[in-house]
Amino acid sequence: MPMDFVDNIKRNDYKLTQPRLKILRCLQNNQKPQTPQEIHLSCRKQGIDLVTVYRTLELFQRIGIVHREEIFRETRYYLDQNEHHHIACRKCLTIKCIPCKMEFSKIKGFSNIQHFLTLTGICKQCSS
Amino acid sequence: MPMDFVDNIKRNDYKLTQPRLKILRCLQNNQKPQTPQEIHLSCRKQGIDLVTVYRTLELFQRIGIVHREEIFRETRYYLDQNEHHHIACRKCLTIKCIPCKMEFSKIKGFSNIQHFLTLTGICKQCSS
DNA sequence: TTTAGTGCAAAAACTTTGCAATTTA
DNA sequence: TAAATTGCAAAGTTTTTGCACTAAA
Repeated sequence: MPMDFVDNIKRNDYKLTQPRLKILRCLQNNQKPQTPQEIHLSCRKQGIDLVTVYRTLELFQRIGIVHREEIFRETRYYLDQNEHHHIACRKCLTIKCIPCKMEFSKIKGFSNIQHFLTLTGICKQCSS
Repeated sequence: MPMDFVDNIKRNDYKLTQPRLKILRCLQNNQKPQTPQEIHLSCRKQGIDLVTVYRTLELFQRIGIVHREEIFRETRYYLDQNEHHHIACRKCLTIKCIPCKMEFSKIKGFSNIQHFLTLTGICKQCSS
């Protein structure tokens, strides 16, 4: 468990609870964006409720631990340790991580810019 | 009503119905991304049902007439005649259009790439 | 006239809220 | 031990589905 995330939670005066740690671990285990349902599926056997998943993801997003992204009409969350984006195949729906090297610091009239990029395409297997 | 959209509908063998034309007009009247509810509000007095709005937006997206974008947890749709993106202020939630000059043709292993970019920031008024 | 599209009602899916019980610091 | 967090139940939203009726080609 990278100290960064745990630190972030404490620094913001939130408690380091078992559900939060377990959900963090689920996100850690799969860097690709997951739906709340998928995350719940991974930790329900540990007694964690779907409502807690929702509340935790909302918190994590608010304090900057996870990013939220809509891919093919589904809301998905992922940890973003090393800044990256995702590209999803429009045929097989596979999602792949790609590094980010983008800069959006110069949009007139706006400061403090954040960007959320979703890419779709056709992957090699599906195009052959 | 630009011929492009009407043509697109016909070319795909869909019927050019009154509801479709009216919803197209709503999108035309406001280039900024709108929620299905907002669109419905603009055309309900013309007897158009929310369900029809949903079905029409789904169709329009499928044949490439509109784009769909999630901004601050709300799903929004917009016509994209001249390619552009949006930046939303995290304080006042105002949305502004900005032209797009991006290229994503060279991601390894994927072809036919489409990109969906959402930007957020703090607008001039809110930062002063 | 035939088939696609619509409105209405209802269902399904997703997300949020309220509150008593539990856990953290 | 006080305050935050959780699970459960229930409510609220959003989106989809079924079907008889209507409108487009």
